[in-house]
This record gives sequence, structure tokens and C-alpha cells, in this order.
Amino acid sequence: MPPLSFRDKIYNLARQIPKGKVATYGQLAFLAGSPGAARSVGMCMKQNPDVPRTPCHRVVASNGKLTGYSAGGVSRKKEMLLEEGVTFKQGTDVVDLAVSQWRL
DNA sequence: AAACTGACTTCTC
DNA sequence: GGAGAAGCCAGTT
Repeated sequence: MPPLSFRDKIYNLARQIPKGKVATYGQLAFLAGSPGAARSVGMCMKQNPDVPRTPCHRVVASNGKLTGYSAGGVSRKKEMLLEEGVTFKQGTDVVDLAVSQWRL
């Protein structure tokens, strides 16, 4: 069984994020085995079209700020997270990581 | 094989 | 607290 590429690991990890929680790019990179590869993680997300395969909307920046979203923009992403029960800072596009960050 | 890109992160001003 | 610059990593061309 050949080792999965980082990209595949990221995909798999993103799928493991429970509903109502979010993970940071750095966290996924760390879990994938390469801390610091946050940028690469983001690139992989961008390549992914939409969610059925990888809920990239549950991935946010290290400070909880919502960054891009290939399928609808940050606004859409925020709405989806709110719908899942993720806590946001009032009046901002920042997730309250203290409450909604994915923990192992 | 080399160079460029990018949904990041962290530091400094 | 906000803006700018540098550094890191994997993928794509």
C-alpha cells in the first residue's frame, strides 16, 4: 500500500472533522504529518470543488478567521458553519476557536 | 528538474 | 490593533 499523498491525508482529515467544529490549516497539516504545511493544505482545498468529498468549509485560519472558499466565498462558508452550530465572534467572520475548534 | 504559485503562519513596525 | 515582509510546504506548470 503506497503512502498517501499529503493531499489525500488532508482530504481524509477534513472528513473527520465533526459537525459543529472547525480545524485550522496548521492543525490539519500537523495531523497530516507535516507541521508548517498550512499553505499546501489551503491549496488542496482550493482544488477540491465542493463538499461531498471534503468539507473544506470546516477549515479556517489559525486565528479562526475565515479565508477563501472556492464554492461560494467566505460568506457562504460562514453561513454553513453557523448552520452547523459553530460559534462565531459577533459581527465578524472569525470562529470562536475557544469553543468550536476541533479537538482530538 | 527548476521555477512559480497559493484558501497559511508568525514576526516586526 | 492594523499593515507589511519573510519563511515553509506540497502541488502544478
